[in-house]
Amino acid sequence: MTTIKDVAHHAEVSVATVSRVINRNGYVNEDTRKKVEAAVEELNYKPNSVARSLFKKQSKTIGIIVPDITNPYFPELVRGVEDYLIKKGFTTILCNSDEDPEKERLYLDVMKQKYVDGVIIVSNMAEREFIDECDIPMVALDRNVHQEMPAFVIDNRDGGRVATEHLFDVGCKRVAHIKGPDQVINSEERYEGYIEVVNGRDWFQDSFVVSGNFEQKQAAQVTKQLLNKHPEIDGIFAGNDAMAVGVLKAAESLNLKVPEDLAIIGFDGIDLTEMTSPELTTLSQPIYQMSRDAAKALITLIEGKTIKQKENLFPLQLLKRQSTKR
Amino acid sequence: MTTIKDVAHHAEVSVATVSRVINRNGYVNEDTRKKVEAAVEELNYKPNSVARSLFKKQSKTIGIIVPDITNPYFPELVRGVEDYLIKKGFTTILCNSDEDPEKERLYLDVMKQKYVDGVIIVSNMAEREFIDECDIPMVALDRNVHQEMPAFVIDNRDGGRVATEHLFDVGCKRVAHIKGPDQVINSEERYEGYIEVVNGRDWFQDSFVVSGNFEQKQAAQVTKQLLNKHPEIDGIFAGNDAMAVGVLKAAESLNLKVPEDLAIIGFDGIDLTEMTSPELTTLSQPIYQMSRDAAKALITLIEGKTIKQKENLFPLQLLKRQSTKR
DNA sequence: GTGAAAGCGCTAACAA
DNA sequence: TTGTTAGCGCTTTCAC
Repeated sequence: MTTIKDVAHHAEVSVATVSRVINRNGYVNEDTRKKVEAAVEELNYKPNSVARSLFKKQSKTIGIIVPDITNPYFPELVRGVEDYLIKKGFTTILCNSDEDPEKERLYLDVMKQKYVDGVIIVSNMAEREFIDECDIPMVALDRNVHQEMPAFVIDNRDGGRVATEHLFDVGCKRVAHIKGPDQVINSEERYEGYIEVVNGRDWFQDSFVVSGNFEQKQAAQVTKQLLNKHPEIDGIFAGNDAMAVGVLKAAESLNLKVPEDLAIIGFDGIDLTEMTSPELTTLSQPIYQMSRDAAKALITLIEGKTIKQKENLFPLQLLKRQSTKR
Repeated sequence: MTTIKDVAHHAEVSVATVSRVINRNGYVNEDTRKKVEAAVEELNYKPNSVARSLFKKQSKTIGIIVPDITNPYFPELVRGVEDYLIKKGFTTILCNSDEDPEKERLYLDVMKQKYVDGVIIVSNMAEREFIDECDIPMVALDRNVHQEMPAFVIDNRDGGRVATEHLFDVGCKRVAHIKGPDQVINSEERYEGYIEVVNGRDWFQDSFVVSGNFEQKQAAQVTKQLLNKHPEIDGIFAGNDAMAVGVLKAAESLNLKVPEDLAIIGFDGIDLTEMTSPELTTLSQPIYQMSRDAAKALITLIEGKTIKQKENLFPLQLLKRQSTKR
């Protein structure tokens, strides 16, 4: 590895001068600049960013903590962040938390030690106190972490409402809900949106809601039980797309026609929803944009500016497809 | 941020002693060790890994370069790597190359500057010369990069053969192939496996092979054309699972029954294949294991040992599902 | 305009 | 067993 010293020798100047030209700051004579640039070129010199980090106390690296990159909702999120940041000269460290506060803590510690410049976090468990003590620029994505942290999210509750209403709009009479995991705030909010719509209807009872854990398989299982108990159900709002697929599978195995016998709507708008048949109606999030904006905000924070707009709500789009066409 | 100096003051010893206890090397008296540990505890001291990196010339960070994390094949790969490495104290930088050698180069440069300890790369474009000059421990995953680099892969050619044969086994008479992108070596090899089986059969001609670019939509399109041209086709081997879904969609829109009129087999074994209906037969790769082993090998390399076994072949598993059940 | 030198936080000789 | 110190590669005062 060639160092700044090598370049200095080669160009017959001091390291200070070399530093000045590569950072384009401070005065440097045109001629010496050219000499230095030539040396840089010739030796194929690349400044060592570790040394730089040590001095500057920043690393041009950010961390992103997601529950699980294997969950199809997250890759696009991560990609949006990475794409934006690489252009700005930042590199992205990926962390899978499995929704485990312990792991989040661990990762955050590691990142701090590495002088990570900022982190983007998808979490709703993170303890306020710990986050604060981290003292690192941070933005929340997909879920609010706490009031003061800029967040890039959609209105889950509204989404839940819209999804449920859509099912009634296409003629459903009895609409059930497969809820996501209880500890994820988003599931809770989507559920509340559903409740807002169905509450007070004479047929509604708690047993129209079952929990599916955001996974296809379990959703299929609980859906079967649900439909056995309440054969009158003719519409299901699944808390996310993966579960919507599970519902579809369940319908199939019970010989129910979708959408004729059972209409289905998912949530998130991942690609998967176009892969099934019938294709799934879903509420689509502008995932790429959200993550891009989150990354942008993080940079702002890193630059020492502040972000007044704490909660940034993005619009959901109702993608009407075959699973609710009737 | 508290530094080693602070701890030293607090414990009334020298920084060298502190360094010794936190690194558990060199002699240190039991009592002073306790004093130091108490100070560390009290000040909540975490060693600054940037300073450490600068001295040690290694960063406890590795990079992983994949074409696109958004492609459902890669998240699991990345997860396997990340899971293993975090346990070993390494942190993972994610890079999306979009199969672009220019980007690969850029990322590799950045990583070198950051003293990344090693990289795992999914690529077949990387220029040998450039890789060599990188002088960084590297292993290849999913595709061979060059002879000397340890690679963790499956036998694509064999897979192509097995997939094609399976279609004939279930009674297909005319089997076509939707090939992946030409520049990806894996597509090429899977194609060769297919050719091995069909070559020489009287009905076979080049027009039984079309290119689908690993994407669902395009695969659906070319499949329609293919089936219009050759309505006699009763089995299709798709170069990956996403394209198999596309084929399924195409079959549907042409009112062909799967598997009765058209049997379909995919490749890779991503979760997606269980989401469709009928569920897709596919050749499943042990993705998680492969990536884990690749990570393990990278660590070995980083530790300065060498890996004799250059090409590490993993077994494919034929998952027989509804799309070929007849 | 340019260079000498201090220092970022840590490790590892080398002395004591 | 412990401390002193040089140095990892870079940036930035502060003199000249």
